Amino acid sequence: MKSQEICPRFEAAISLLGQRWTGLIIHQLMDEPKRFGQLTEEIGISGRLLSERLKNLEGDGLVERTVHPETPVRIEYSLTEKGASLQPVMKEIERWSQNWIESAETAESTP
Amino acid sequence: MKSQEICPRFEAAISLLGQRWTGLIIHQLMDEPKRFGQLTEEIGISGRLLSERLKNLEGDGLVERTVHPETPVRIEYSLTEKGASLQPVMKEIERWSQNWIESAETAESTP
DNA sequence: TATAATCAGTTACAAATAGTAAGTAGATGG
DNA sequence: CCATCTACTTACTATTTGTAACTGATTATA
Repeated sequence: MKSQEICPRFEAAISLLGQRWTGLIIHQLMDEPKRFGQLTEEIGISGRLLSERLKNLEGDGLVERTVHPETPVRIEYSLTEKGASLQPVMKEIERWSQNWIESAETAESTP
Repeated sequence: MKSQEICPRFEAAISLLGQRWTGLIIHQLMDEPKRFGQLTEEIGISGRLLSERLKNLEGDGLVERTVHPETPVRIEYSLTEKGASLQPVMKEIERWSQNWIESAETAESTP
């Protein structure tokens, strides 16, 4: 009668991806490095949260921050190997969403 | 200079999976139907939130609720076809976590 | 020399969501 | 009548998110 335990690695992965914005940030960095302002615009996240998430992702070794000392300063965020290796996960989510999410489900404001 | 827009279907999928507990609940229902109490124990989620999440997942058509009028009543939650079709996503997350999450990262309380 | 603009954040505070613990309802069993 | 079981609710607190204004370094414009 023992309860089926969840693999701690899987749990750790889910607690990464199961946090708001994190999946989208990784997805947007999948193809090319991006800048802070670019990410806020594309994702629609506030600076406060993007900053927080990027710090966490850096801490987890998924994202790398590169400073280009031009004028004005240009800072690029890119995926590390660990981050890039999430591509198959992203691709499967994409595939699933194409097959199972209806366009109606994506609508939000039609007053 | 147009900003790369995110596919609304993908966004919808991420907003499902990118919510706390949702991924774990789906994962735990992948192999077999489960009861409310079983899920709370296995996942470590409170009754309040499990109840809320299950309702949302039912509303999204991912989970089905079946009442067995025995005594005491037995209620089982199972994945619909839509929910079950997330298996490849779950498998990829599992694979990634096996390759990239270190056992140290899963530790939490070592005072 | 002011004034404004750009980028990458930070800060302060209100609103929404999550967590905790106790309570409810319906059906038995003693 | 009281206790037990399962599947939830409710009331309340704590944490997380969202919003909007602000900082600081550097340079362009009036």
